[in-house]
Amino acid sequence: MSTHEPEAGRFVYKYPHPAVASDLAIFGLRGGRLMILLIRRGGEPFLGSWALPGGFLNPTEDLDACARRELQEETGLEVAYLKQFGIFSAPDRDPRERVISVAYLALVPADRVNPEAGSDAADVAWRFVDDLPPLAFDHAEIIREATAALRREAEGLEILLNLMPRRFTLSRLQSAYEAICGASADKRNFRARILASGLVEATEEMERGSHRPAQLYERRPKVLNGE
Amino acid sequence: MSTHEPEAGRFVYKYPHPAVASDLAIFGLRGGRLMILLIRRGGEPFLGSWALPGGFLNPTEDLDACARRELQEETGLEVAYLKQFGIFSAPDRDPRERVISVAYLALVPADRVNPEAGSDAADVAWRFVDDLPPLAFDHAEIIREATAALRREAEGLEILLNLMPRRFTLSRLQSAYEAICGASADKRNFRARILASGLVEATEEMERGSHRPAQLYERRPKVLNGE
DNA sequence: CCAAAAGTGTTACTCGTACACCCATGT
DNA sequence: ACATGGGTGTACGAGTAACACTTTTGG
Repeated sequence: MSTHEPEAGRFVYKYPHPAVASDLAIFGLRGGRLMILLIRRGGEPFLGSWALPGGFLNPTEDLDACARRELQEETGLEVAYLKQFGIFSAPDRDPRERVISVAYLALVPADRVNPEAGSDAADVAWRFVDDLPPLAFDHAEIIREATAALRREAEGLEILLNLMPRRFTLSRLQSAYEAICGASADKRNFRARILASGLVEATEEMERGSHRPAQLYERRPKVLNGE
Repeated sequence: MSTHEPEAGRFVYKYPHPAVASDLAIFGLRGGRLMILLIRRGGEPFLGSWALPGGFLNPTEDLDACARRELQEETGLEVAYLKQFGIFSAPDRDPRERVISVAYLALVPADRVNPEAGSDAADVAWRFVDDLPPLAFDHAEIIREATAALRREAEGLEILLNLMPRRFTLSRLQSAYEAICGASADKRNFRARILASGLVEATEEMERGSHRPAQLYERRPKVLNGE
């Protein structure tokens, strides 16, 4: 449950201190639907329940580092985006002791959506965001807020690129937008908007299937000034 | 420095726990300039330095409650707006022990800008945001981020109402906008925009001075649906 | 030839912005 | 009378939203 040196030191304080942890809402896409990565808890409380990956803050790292480390340890995923979006501090949200949770939003590109890699946890699985199992602690609430934060950001389009594989069609991008925002968008307007934004550029490659081939695009590297 | 029961209990944990505190960036307006409330520290470290008001989280309250309580204890102010905007968690930001700071943005209406009321701290004072003294800890950084957050929100106008007295002229409101966003706005456009927003309504009252009397407006009570 | 998804332009409307003069009061 | 801020309307451009048909491939 924690990665501190396990030789059970005793840490004494004059006033009560909460434990501080980061929890990760890691989103990805599969089949055009929004998914979130859950782990099955291997210890009490909530043994066997699904929960967000996360863990306690180490003494030498800040919260961003903690989130990155937990991400690595529990899922082995490389994420394209990681940002703190909320804090959950109800005094009794963890029955063991007081735990303040700093919640992070993470996005995984669709071509590296295979978690098992470096997995610490007993069990890791992608679940549809709109069909979740019962969750440990207040993690259902955290996911609601994470989804809302993601939706808010998706309006700006840029964040969606973090859910795309290296090369992608504009249809895939639009489908990501629709999966996240709920609403369906007009194809022509969407394409015009994303092209006008300068965030992507066309490659020479085409994607083929049993339909007309589609232009593949990729994220344009960030430019700092001009052009 | 802390408001916990002072009978020095000993709190023992298996792993190191940080202290958790909330710090408050409390903004107000005076003479059309943006000010922030600072306290002078009455203890080590940084004895005598200016700092943001704030204090440690109690075991039975969540972070919002902690921020509200510290606000009351240290300044006695009633605020019209209080919202968490960031977390500061560098491992060495406090020389005594590790402290995670959850930072809040607070706004005080221009007619209750008198802090001394219920003051806990040795000294409390409003300072211009663009002319600050040296500050304790990483509070200069916290203020930079608070100001940026405030500016971002001020674009939407609504938050500005929290800096206004109960009744105010549109010129005052515009001047607040300009103080926060730096840019100067066109009077006609600003008025059209704020009126179109439906956030305010005209009262029967006028403000008088050595110039043409100005219509006083007040915040329109929130309506939930429709007209 | 059918199914499936790709691709493409124009028009109407809304919103933001630029811009300059007269008005009512206090001194 | 003059100084001080209050108050007002319009025209242009940019960006957003609505709208339907043709194209290319695989099976």
